[in-house]
Amino acid sequence: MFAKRTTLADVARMAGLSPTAASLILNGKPDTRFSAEAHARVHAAAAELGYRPNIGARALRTDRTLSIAFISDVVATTRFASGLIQGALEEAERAGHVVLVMETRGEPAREVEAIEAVLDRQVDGIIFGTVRARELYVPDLPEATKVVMLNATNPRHGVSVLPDEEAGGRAAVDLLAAAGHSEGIALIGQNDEAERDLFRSATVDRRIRGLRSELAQLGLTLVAEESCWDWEPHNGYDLTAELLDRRTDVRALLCMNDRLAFGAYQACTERGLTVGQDISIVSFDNDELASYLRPGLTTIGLPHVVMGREAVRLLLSNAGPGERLIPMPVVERSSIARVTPARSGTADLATRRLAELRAGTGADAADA
Amino acid sequence: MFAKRTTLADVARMAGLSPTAASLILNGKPDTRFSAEAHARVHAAAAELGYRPNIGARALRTDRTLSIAFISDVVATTRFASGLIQGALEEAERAGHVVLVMETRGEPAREVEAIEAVLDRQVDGIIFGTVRARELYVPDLPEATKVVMLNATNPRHGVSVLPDEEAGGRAAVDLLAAAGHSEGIALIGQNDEAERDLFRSATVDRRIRGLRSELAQLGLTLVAEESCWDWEPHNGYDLTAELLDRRTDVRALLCMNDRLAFGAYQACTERGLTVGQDISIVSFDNDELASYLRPGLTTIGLPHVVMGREAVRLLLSNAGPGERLIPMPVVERSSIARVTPARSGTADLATRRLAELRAGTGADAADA
DNA sequence: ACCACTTGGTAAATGCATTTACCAATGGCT
DNA sequence: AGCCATTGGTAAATGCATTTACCAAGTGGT
Repeated sequence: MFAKRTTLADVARMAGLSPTAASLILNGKPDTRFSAEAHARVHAAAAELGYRPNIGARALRTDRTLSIAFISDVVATTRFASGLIQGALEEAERAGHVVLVMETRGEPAREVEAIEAVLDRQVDGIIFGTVRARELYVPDLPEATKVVMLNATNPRHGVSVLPDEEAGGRAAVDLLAAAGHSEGIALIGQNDEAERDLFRSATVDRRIRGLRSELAQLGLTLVAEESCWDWEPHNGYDLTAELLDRRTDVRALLCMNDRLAFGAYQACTERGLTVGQDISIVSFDNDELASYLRPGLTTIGLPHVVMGREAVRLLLSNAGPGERLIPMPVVERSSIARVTPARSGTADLATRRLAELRAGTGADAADA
Repeated sequence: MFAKRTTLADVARMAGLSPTAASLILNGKPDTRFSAEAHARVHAAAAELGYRPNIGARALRTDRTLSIAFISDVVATTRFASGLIQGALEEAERAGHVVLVMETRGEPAREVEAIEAVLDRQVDGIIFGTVRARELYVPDLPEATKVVMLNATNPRHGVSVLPDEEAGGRAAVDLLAAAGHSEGIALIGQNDEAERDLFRSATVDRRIRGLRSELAQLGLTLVAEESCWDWEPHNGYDLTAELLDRRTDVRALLCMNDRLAFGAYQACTERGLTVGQDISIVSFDNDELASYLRPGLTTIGLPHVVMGREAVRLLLSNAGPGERLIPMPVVERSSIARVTPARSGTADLATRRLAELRAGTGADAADA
């Protein structure tokens, strides 16, 4: 279409002014006294020629590229990573920034390479993301580099964005208790005894803490805790099948994630139990899966998109260090049965606490 | 850690040579007669100082940024988009390039903005991707811009990468026929009569063409074709439930995607039919879902990752125009029942044709 | 002794936008 | 008339790497 990009010099020439004038005017610098005439001529010329500044050239002087890097261990495996990226993309767009995405597959060598590659391109900041929230190793960086940890923490880089798992854990329990469950609640995927020295992830620890403390607050106990390392559907199936065959008093399942819940559904169905009627299930993540199940799975969602947005916002606003906890939306579908409570006081209390959690955090609107 | 990046001038100074010498030597220019001494000193200095060229500055003269853009309608909704991105990232990494990811949400205005944003940053090329393969509108571009269409086509930009849906459609039919099915095969999700004037997507059309032509080749016919616009689990459930209640001779379901198949599983199970025994199901996509189901779903996979890789390879190799068809892997799990064939000749033929498809394309290894 | 190469380099221009330092002309004031 | 401020600009330096044009010293041949 057109042979070469127009440069600032072209605009200046057409406007009959110096490049200095053109630059100053187009960038709207204050305290620079050019005539209204000059302003008009420069803007007209720029529009006429379709002038767009060469960002690389500009960066040479300003050290700002309007580009940020998103370095993640994994981008495609789960919808979680994509959600983080999507949120980051949205917010970056709003701020006129562009996002350079890198995948490290968790390999430290690859991480070093990724960092160098983006530093070579003078990015304005780096977001380090992980799928399994954890303390992430980050190599030395020039100290001026702005960094935000997304779903991760790092002692040297204090700004991090995490889901509010503690509140999420509480909400899951409240959901069950508010529906009248006070007995026969089992945990699928975790057992403190068995996993004493096992580090899963920083956020899962908080999820469990919230969950247990809420059980304690409400005076409830678990009838079983089934532990497994991987949280895949077949694990959920095996654990649930075994549990249901072993005892008959199970009325509600707290699953550590939706994939486990998916397996649990299958085990229940096979045993003639209808989820949402004969047995309740609540879990975490709000995977795509959760909406496919019948009845729909009630779950505490991971607010990926909001987290991604928030990370970019923090990065570009030079926020001070600290953890930003993003509320987890409670997504109610139909997997929780309403039962007549053994102790209705508990159910009422749970209902109140749940309402507080939701109001306090605006959790429902959080991941639109 | 360190105050400022080292520049080429720093390296030159430390080596006691001119920046010219340093540049020429570090870039390994041929026919430039510097002493072995000089080479050694420059390399030593560069290593000592940890010199890395400023890519933006370099681009000013070379017009190459070692960056490419990936502009897609959607990035997070499906694993499909993430797979494309992952493949692109992998191949770009190998080539020392970095990927700038943009999402347009299918809005033309946003697409124009995205293109301008990446052009402002002098990318070496652009990949336009879509989730629903279709002819994609692309605004005018400077004619030197290199473009590859990924899962999309465009009359002005001839290079495109698509899944080989025609072969995929054939394979699905062969799979069923080879297992002995020759009667009672139903199609879930599509009906030519009902959808005569409906454009779904370029690739789905090919999928159906392959499927029908293979049925014809083998002398098979369908007992039913159930149409619906969305291919979500609940559609699969409704269609299958209604079909099974209507007729009792259905033995195999060809589902247009895995989500439909997921719904179909539920309908079958509810009716006491065990998938992989009483009824066979085969579908398309190889969603995460497919491996979660019990029994595992046999499906013709979408080779996202390979497609993403291929797109970058084509972009960077200045390939001539044309469609690159990427083989779809046939992923055999356990949803197809082996039945004694009514006509064993047909089953043998299907087996041979399937083997040819797989051998000819290397489809199995295609999406590792 | 002189010319023609070869060897081993360097100075300076270039790409593009930003920014600092400076300048000419005009008007106002005393 | 002389001086200062203001108005409305511009020239040139800058950031960094690449690249073209050029040069000085040495070598070999005659």
